[in-house]
Amino acid sequence: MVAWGEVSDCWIGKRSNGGDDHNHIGVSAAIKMKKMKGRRKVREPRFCFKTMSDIDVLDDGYKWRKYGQKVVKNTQHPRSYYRCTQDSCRVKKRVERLAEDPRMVITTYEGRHAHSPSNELEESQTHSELANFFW
DNA sequence: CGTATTTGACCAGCGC
DNA sequence: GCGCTGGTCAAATACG
Repeated sequence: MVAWGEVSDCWIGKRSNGGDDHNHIGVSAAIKMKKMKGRRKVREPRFCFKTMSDIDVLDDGYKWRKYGQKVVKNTQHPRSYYRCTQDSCRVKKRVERLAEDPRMVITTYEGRHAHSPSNELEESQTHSELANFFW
């Protein structure tokens, strides 16, 4: 259904190239999260997937609830913040639209799912072997 | 009625 | 020392 296979590129954690615009993004986020709850100081793996989709809400098999929207200075478009509405799934998803490519969105997954992606999407299964390495 | 969604305000670390 | 950005949460609202 969704074009999950259109992943142009993916990287883990923050990039230190120092050439892109979105580099310090999440810097304060990690710190904030640490001090905010006082726990969970562990650095959760951040998976950024650049997906070429017209829709920002890519159903990966989970349900997401928008908990905030903020516009970034480097971006002319607002960023959307989603949270997993699952039972024991506190995974967070960050969706940012590219200014140069409005049809392209960067989906950043933070944290790991507490349950299996028992989705009905068979295509995910195909990528499972690949994604399994990261997930 | 319940849930999801929306907007605004607040807070805190980092930079200058 | 002050300002700025980014992120989260809260409350209110809308829709199913």
